[in-house]
Amino acid sequence: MKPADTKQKIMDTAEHLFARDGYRGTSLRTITGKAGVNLAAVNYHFGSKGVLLEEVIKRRILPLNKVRMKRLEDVRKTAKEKRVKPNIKDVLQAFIEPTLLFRESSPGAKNFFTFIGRSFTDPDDTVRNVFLRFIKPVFQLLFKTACEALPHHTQELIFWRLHFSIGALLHAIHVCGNIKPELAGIKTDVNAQTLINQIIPYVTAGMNAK
Amino acid sequence: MKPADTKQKIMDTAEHLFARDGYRGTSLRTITGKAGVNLAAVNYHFGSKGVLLEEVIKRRILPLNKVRMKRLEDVRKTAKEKRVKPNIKDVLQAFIEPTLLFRESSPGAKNFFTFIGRSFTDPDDTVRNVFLRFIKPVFQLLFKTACEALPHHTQELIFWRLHFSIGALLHAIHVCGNIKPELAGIKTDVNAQTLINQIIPYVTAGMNAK
DNA sequence: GTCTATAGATTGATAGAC
DNA sequence: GTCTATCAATCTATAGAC
Repeated sequence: MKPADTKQKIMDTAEHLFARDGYRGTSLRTITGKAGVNLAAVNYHFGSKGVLLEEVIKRRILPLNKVRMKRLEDVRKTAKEKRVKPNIKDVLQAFIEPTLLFRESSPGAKNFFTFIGRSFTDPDDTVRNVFLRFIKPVFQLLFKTACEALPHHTQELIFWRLHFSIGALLHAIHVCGNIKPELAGIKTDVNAQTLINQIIPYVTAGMNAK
Repeated sequence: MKPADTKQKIMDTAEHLFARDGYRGTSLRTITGKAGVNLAAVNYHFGSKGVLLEEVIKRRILPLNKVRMKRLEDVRKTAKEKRVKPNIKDVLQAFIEPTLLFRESSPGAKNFFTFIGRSFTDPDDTVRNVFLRFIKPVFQLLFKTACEALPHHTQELIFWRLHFSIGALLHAIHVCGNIKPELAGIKTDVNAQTLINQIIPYVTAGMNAK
């Protein structure tokens, strides 16, 4: 096995186990055992468990953020050219659509999104802070663009409604990855486009309410 | 210290620490140390850490569920008497209002709700299963009543939109208990009634969309 | 780069004196 | 019921042979 393979194998396995059992709930022994590499390999390649976490997150979040930022900038640019305010549905879609499509792009990405579904409420400061650091610039642009789209709403109202929308999205990602049909007695295995079609009208109506 | 006091002190402290550090992130040593009781007291009074968790959850969730079930039944009863279908806003309010008011009823209840905010995505099966077991009957009645209120929507659509609404509520509870103004640059310390006033129009519009 | 071996700390749970 | 003491199992991280 080449060195590069070992590093990738560790990251892929860690991503899967962090999603399934949480960051604290996953030991380096479980990761290296499942990846088929030596226990000491993690500290050799990454230095510590915390750096491994950061690398696992950065690998997925940086390309995703690039797409989301571009989509949001495009919405602003198009509106500016047409001399109209951005449409709130387009704003929400620019954030939500790439997020859910990215999730479907590979099995590893799906694991990563299960992990994201937990990240905001993870009891471990390290986990929350890494995710917050990366989501911050995207949220700020989303907030700014939403304010431009809804100038008749107060900033506080928009702030709360964006958080409601993000909560709906996070919970949907979680329910999606852990289908529990017994909760309502309905089976709902679902692909990204179906979920997009379900959530966009919901959050658009919520943002526009009153 | 009376025996009853010891048991209560352990539960109160465990509730606080489970909310702050998660179930797995909290050791029996930390609980007993902070509670000022002996390490062996947990296993004497509860038998195991898992039973302590169950008791901490039951103490709050049983009375809360009683109120939510009654409110939902009242909405159905009133609608039946008037020979009209239930109003979806009343349905959502019957679920959300007691939840958020209960949170404000005591400092311990507030800790408990921070814990609830994490519960759905807790990596520990024990934690998720205990919460799921108790939320299940309430969700089923909520789902049934929402279907009566929105007969023109498919059950699958209502299922998803209820989950979006629960996601919005859970995320709001979390943001509420962990104000992070730096995320959007806005300070929003908020009481239960303000949050109720913010979330009810949002989820009502979302459920009604299209 | 990979391996074994282990240090050093922490965990849930229990035995037995008082 | 409360205490001390401890077991057996876990954990992250590292030292040093190959």
